[in-house]
Amino acid sequence: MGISARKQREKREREELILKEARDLRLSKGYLGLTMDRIAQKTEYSKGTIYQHFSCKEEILMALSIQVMEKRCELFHRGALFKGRTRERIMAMGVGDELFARLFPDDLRSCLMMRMASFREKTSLERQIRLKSLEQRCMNIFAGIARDGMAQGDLPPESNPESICFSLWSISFGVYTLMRTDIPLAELGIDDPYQALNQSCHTLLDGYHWTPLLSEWDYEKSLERVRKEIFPDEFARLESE
Amino acid sequence: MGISARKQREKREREELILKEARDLRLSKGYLGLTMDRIAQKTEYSKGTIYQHFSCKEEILMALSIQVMEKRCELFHRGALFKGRTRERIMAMGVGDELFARLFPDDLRSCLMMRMASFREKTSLERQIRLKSLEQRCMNIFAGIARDGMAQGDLPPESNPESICFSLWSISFGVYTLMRTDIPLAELGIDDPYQALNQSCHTLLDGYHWTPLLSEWDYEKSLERVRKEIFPDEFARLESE
DNA sequence: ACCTGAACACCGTTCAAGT
DNA sequence: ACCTGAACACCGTTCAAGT
Repeated sequence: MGISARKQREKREREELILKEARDLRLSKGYLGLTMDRIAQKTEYSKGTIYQHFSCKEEILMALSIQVMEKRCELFHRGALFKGRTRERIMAMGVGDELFARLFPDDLRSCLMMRMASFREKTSLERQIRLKSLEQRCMNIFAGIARDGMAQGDLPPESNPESICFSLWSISFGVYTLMRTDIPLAELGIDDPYQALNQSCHTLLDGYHWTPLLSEWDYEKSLERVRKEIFPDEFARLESE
Repeated sequence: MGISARKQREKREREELILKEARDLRLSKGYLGLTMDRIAQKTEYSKGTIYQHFSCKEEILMALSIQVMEKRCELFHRGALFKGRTRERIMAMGVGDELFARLFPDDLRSCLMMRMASFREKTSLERQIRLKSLEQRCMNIFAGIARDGMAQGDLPPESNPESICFSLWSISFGVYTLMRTDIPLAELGIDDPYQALNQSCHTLLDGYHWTPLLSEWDYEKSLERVRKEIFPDEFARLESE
């Protein structure tokens, strides 16, 4: 029994090593440079062993996407815990998302692949469900705050939390994806896409009448508090780069 | 000289045939099922001949992306020609984009791949520039209307056309991409993502003070006119499906 | 019982041979 | 001059052989 526990731990550790090396490879050589041979070489295991953990290459990419989504979810969650008005808490979630996008820009990109049916189909149902439930969880954190907002009178009672969430989710996803393309946004006249996204989100929230409106509150001050109270380490890390 | 012209025409026709078959294959077998062997078989040309037209597989995907972008651009362009207020013309562009997304949902998805540096890098500089200039052109059509808007007093003079365009572009891109994933939006509480997108765009435009505001104008009636005057064939086709 | 890496199938790419 | 498809390199996947 003791041995079985150790074996299980070793298996988990090996799995993490495989994913770590796969992530590094994807980062340095790009998706097309990520091969099973190289993963085997880097981890110093044989290919057969890799296949005992992951049934195919897409499964590894899927596992990486799940790790990314877990990290993102965690930042969302921490943002949502901010002590303040409901709209401030939404903003704190957005700050968490921006931090994630800034700190791990390549990880977000690697998830794009899993949006394509042709890739997702090759992965295990178990991981598909896992990823879906993480997305669901993000949605639920958001919807929870929206419900609080309605309960506290910050949001009109007839609001639809899901559609508010969907629009913010879409625009964030769009901005972060378009940003990471070769398209030089600067040439197109977009100097600071993060700032543009922040502005757009406030415009949308104002449009949903989520109070206090941008004009009624000092959200710069809120940002300062979020920075200090919720994400001090992440901001420090960002500035040290 | 006459012969050279014919040869050139034949070459172009063959190129189109290759792209057509590639598109069909991608549609029926997915990205992972699109192989050079199958393209050769379907077009009834040898693989060597395919490679005289396209230097690698990614080049074919890139050429498909360019075709998609050309079609999209054309719909944008036609929308922009709508006779009406500047904000109506923006809406008409949005209608064109929605029509495209509805009529060719899989084509949009196939472009996702080209957003990844690892793929784009393998393609010719010529096509990279071509795709970039098409994106630039879409941006310019939009920015032109925004300038008209400012000239006619529909938009505040201090507006930034590029950032308005970027936010609408991002949210459309985000919605259309998220829509085409396995994520069941309906389960997440999003019944009609097109409607949600339309609503969000109006909210953003209201936020930029682009008059007439949603509350000041009957945009349903505008939509009816756009439908009849600009995209009659596309709507007919959509309804016949 | 577990791990290995040779072997296999498949796919992108090239090029010598054919017309 | 142009086209072909066999040949090659590479990569994902499997499995018989080894420990």
